[in-house]
Amino acid sequence: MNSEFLLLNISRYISLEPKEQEFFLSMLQFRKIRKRGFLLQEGEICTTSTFITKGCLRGFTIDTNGSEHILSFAPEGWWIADMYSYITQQPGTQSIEAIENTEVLQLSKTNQDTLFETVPKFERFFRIIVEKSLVSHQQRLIESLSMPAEERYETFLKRYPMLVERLSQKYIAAYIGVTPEFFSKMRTSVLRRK
Amino acid sequence: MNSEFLLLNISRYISLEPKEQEFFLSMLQFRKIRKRGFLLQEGEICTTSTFITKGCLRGFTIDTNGSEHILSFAPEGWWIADMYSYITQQPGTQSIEAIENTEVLQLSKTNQDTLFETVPKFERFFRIIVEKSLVSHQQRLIESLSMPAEERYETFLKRYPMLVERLSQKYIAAYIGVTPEFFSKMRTSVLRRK
DNA sequence: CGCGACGTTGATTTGCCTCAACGATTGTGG
DNA sequence: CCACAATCGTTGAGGCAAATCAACGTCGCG
Repeated sequence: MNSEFLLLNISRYISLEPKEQEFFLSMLQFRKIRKRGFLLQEGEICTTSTFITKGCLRGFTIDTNGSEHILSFAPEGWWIADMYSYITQQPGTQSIEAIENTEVLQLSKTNQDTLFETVPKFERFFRIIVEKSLVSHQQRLIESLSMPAEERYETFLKRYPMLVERLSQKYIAAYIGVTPEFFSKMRTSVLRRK
Repeated sequence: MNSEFLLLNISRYISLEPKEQEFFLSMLQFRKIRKRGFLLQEGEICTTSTFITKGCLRGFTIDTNGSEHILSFAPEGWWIADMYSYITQQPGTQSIEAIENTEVLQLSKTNQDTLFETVPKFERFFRIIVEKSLVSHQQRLIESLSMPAEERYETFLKRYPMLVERLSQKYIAAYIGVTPEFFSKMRTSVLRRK
């Protein structure tokens, strides 16, 4: 069941009484998004945090030239939101789109706030989640500043081997920060070498 | 006084009883670092979170070519740590160095853990701090993927106008992700245009 | 005073982008 | 179920932003 998966996930960081679990689940909303469906569009206010139980989403922005840059992939077991918009409740720059048929559980910002008041343990849970996310973004920033594209690609392959098979090349290119054309050339030259 | 500055800072996010304040302060250690002194060296385990009361630090890594990349500047009122190393308690890749004579208050990881148990409100405080840091790192990642160096420089100028005057050019170059030589050329061409 | 860090400038190289053309695959409406 | 369009990946030619390497002036500091 979907909520079981989420509870299992949470239990790695905090332990909940049955009543707390129940209360938590009552704050969530289940939702399906079909491939190419949007969960959030640039310019909207991000009012929910989303936990993925099935499928995969991507969070991305579009720059002034019209190119897309992917901030995160979110497969099963991950959370996603436009953090800037979510915490400030201002219109954001990210869009979130399904790249497969996807099922999610959503926690609205207002429900999160009451959750924090009612079951303060959740402050810890989300602190830990955000810490991990911060570390991975710092890592990626360093890599984008210090590594050539080919190394960033290899790092990506090692870090998310199970994800790679599910992603089209243009998405990987938009994640590591190169054009699809260059990515294609890079890939063939890596393959030829082996 | 140093701790007053920190308490004022904290009061923007959570409110503390006098006893809680006192307890919190008892967990901190005051420390001075002189210019060019290191608070953390690459390969060490980062055991403390550091709040700056005076001066300025920088957190940076050195890549395989020997070039430095600055992850963050930390002037008065900011926190700094090698988050990866701090939360995993594994050796990290960051170094933290004073770029001015600096005074700080340090909270050790173990003290932070007891603080979380004793005054759970601090979970919230640090969650909020980490959230803000995450947002700014996401922002920077997008910028490094989508903007040319000159735009990144202008964004930096607008975002941290008061910091710029205190930093040597090579540090700004290492932050926005270009070589000092290119930064110099870029800067003169920007100036000439005005 | 003299040395080492810093910033500047120029010549050359290179990693990656842009644009354009072309199959192959996917999807969609008739 | 087919036909056509749209999307995707590939390849090539040419261009540009930024790196590299080297030389030089300046300044702060031991």
